[in-house]
Amino acid sequence: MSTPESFNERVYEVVKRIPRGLVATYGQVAALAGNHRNARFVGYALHVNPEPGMIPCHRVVFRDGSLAPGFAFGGPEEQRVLLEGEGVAFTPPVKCQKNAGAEGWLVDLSRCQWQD
DNA sequence: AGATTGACAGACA
DNA sequence: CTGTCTGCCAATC
Repeated sequence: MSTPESFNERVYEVVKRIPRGLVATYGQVAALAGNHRNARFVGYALHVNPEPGMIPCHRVVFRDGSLAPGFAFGGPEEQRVLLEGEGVAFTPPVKCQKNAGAEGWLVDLSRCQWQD
């Protein structure tokens, strides 16, 4: 009710609701915003980022737990520091991890994935 | 004003 | 198991 706002605004609301120390995936945010298919729209919403500093895009990660390489505010390395500073559990760069979004550093979704 | 892209994710072959 | 394709909405060219 009284929320005819586009998914875009919906995404901002969800992302801003992510508690400190936890992270959410694009799919989860998109799911809370309406449909998990909007995952690509979630990234777009954060891309416009009409309210910088207000939307913790660093708390939004891929389904694999990796981040957006090159699109983070200052680099995936900075993101790891921020999340780690918030108390988010990270997995060390495993050699067998071909998923090296943030230099092999993946967020431990098993522990820190945000759940409403 | 129309076509294409876009920080993804899931389903299918 | 890997690779490819589609689906969704809005913004941009």
